[in-house]
Amino acid sequence: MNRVREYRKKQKLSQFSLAEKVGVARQTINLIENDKYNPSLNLCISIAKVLGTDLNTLFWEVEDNES
Amino acid sequence: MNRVREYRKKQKLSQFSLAEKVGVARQTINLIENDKYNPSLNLCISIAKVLGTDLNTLFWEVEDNES
DNA sequence: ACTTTTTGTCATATATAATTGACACTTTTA
DNA sequence: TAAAAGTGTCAATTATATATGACAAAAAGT
Repeated sequence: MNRVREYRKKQKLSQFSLAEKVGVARQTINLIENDKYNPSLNLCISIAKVLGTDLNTLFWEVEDNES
Repeated sequence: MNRVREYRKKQKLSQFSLAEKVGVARQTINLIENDKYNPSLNLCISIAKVLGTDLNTLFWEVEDNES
């Protein structure tokens, strides 16, 4: 699970307005938030910049090594 | 410019052996290293894991704000 | 010098990311 | 409570990521 929705809401953006700022279709944002597919790196970077964050924060799953 | 080549060499891997470990064609690694296209997020994550690093290190350009 | 490995690149084919338009349902706001 | 905005999803299309096979040239190893 990525954290796009969480950071989008922090910025008070709708899927539609985020899509506009990023320059993609609204459906693309929706699919990414719901982990329905595999976005391109450039798209991930654009989203991260618009949301004022970075790739690791949005897309890097920290595996917990606690037993 | 990404840092895949740099981290691949740190691990003493050829493009071919990295491609094998990641499970893609060698050409795909070559194209990524030479910034010829836009890989998918899942592929970036696989590469980062095989190279023992993370998304930001390999693919996040730090813009220098020094004047 | 020769051989083997590695890299860059081409051309063609396939899988899938991303677009567009639409509709139903939910949530917010007037 | 009605209108508007936001979300999930479907189907069809287009753009492009990735695969496969191949070849030349450079680099590394013997």
